[in-house]
Amino acid sequence: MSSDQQIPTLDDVAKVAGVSTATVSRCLNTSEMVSEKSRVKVMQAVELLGYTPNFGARAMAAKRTFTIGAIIPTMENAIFARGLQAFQEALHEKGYTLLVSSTAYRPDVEAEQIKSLIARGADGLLLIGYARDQAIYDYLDRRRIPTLLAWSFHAENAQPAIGFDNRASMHALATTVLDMGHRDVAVISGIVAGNDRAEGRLQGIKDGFVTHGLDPEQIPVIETPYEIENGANAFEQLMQNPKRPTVVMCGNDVLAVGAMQRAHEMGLRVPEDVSVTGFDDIELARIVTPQLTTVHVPHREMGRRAADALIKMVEKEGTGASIQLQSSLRLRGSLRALT
Amino acid sequence: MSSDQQIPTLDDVAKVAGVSTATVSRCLNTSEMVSEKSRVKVMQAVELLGYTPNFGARAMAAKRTFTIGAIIPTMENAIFARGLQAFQEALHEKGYTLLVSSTAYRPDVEAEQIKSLIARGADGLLLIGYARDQAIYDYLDRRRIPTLLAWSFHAENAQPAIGFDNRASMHALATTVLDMGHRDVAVISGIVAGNDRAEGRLQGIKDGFVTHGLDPEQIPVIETPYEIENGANAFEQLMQNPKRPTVVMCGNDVLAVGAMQRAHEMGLRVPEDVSVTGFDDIELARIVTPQLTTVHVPHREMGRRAADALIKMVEKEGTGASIQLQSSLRLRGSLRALT
DNA sequence: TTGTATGCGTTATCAT
DNA sequence: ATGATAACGCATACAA
Repeated sequence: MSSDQQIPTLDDVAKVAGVSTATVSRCLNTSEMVSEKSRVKVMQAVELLGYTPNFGARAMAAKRTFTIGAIIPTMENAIFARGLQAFQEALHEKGYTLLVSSTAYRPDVEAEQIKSLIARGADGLLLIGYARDQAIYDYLDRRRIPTLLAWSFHAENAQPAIGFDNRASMHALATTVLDMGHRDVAVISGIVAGNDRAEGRLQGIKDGFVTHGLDPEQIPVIETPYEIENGANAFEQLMQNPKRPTVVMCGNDVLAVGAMQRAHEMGLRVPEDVSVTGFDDIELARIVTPQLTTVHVPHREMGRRAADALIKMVEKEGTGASIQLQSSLRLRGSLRALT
Repeated sequence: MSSDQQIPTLDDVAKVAGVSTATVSRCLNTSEMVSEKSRVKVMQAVELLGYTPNFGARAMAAKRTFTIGAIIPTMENAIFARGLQAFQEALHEKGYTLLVSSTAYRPDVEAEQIKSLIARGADGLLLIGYARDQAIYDYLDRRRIPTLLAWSFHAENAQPAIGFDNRASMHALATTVLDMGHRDVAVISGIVAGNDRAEGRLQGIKDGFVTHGLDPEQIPVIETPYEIENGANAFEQLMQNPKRPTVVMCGNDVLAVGAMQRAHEMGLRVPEDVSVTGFDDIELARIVTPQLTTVHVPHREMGRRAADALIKMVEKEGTGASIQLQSSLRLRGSLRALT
């Protein structure tokens, strides 16, 4: 019983199978170019030794990894979870592996993660939104790394993207809210700087005011990171306002749930005393009581189609068209019309 | 303007800096062994070229990657999110990168992921729970991959692990429930096969019955995967029972929230008509109305200490002690005493 | 402190 | 169909 077992390599397999390393390699990659006889011998040797190809070596030699990298702002809440899940499933079906990392909404971390994923040999990248330094786009361009942006869509931008129009979506919701008679609207927004989704959503609300001939400058807005607790605190602060809002529109569902929670703690009833709206339609939106009025985003479709689009970009160069998806309103119990 | 930019390598940096590749390499790794002068030249060249070391090549040459792999059953719900987040933060502080993949609770997928992470050069592995084929442990042993198990702890098992006693924790909760006068207890459990946490939790409830001199065999139990919708369906099914339960104990918070949701839809009040309990104390537990009675698990502490322990195992061989953590009850509105 | 040379485990080219 | 062998990009032992 030697205790000095080594990790088996292609060489080991070749020796055991009695063929050359080239044959073993072919057997594992392009098995149709190998005789039945050799294939059997090789497979037996692979099985016997428990051989697994060294990824780094393979990447270096083949200059392909069948790995796609995705960088999202956060894994902590469920905003990106469903879409990413669909993305990964679709990639897996086509033989690709997904590597995910998160940035905590920090641009410098994102830049670092991009380099790291490229160093790891990612064949393509999925990033969230448009807003980032031009230097990053240049870097990706120089290295010819196919990159697809997701969760956002602007026709005027050149980068290939798949997503929806955050601004127009929120505009639609704001219009509904105003049509219901609300005038005292307060907003809990995500941090707008460096986040075109958050910015678009906030703008969408202002658009609604303009459409209704109201002054968007008078809307009380609190910007805060996407966390339940932050939504709660922002809500409490907004309710101190002498002109108490009749509705609090939130930049996403997480903030909205925080707002509802604090309302409950403050003894305020939703929607009788104050209405609340969200954005994203994550699972949470239907768990809270009352259920949350929000903007539904086709996360799974987005993830699935992002995978298809990105693989196409990786496999045939020159491709890379943008895809616009449609969002839709989900009117639920947390929003009521003013009588 | 040549459009044929290449990815810069160590060689390129060396040429631009006017030194050898060895000096560049040293400068990037053990910079204290390089003269001030060379260092400056090298760093300028690195900056100029936008050089990033090729990960695969580095791994192959150094036989170290400073990468830790973690394989969890699912990313879809928040069960593992917080602990993993703490794990990754602690790793990052010590210069390690975390690679995560999930298995959808399928053992064959886990085996595949383990191989994949090792092929990618993971220096160490974090796995969830004990229950897996002995062949996998042998495989890890042969390859000398330091492996730490988490989310579970059994003193009698030899593998290094960090976690808590699922069975004893649930036993404590069951005792509380029975002390409150409940006798008609129904259970919604996770799938027990191949999941020692789910199994321990279910056993813990039975232990509570035994302790109280009751027959554990008469408990209605439904096993179902951890998803909200499944919890809801199981709840509905359990309530069909002629001897309607006064409390539904769930294997985790996700199932419990599903149960509460369906109760609401069925017009049943929690806890007046039926009590509900969970396990894990994820964020969700305090979002639902009423708040969920559950078992609190020190996720963040577990993640942080798992990182420390695993790094120690990677850096000094021969280490690898197990760590037991304590859970605690969180009694909230979803459970009430029977009058 | 620095440079030279070797090896890491694969794939791919080129013969055979 | 198969086998040598040359890359791939980096770290390191050894020499200087």
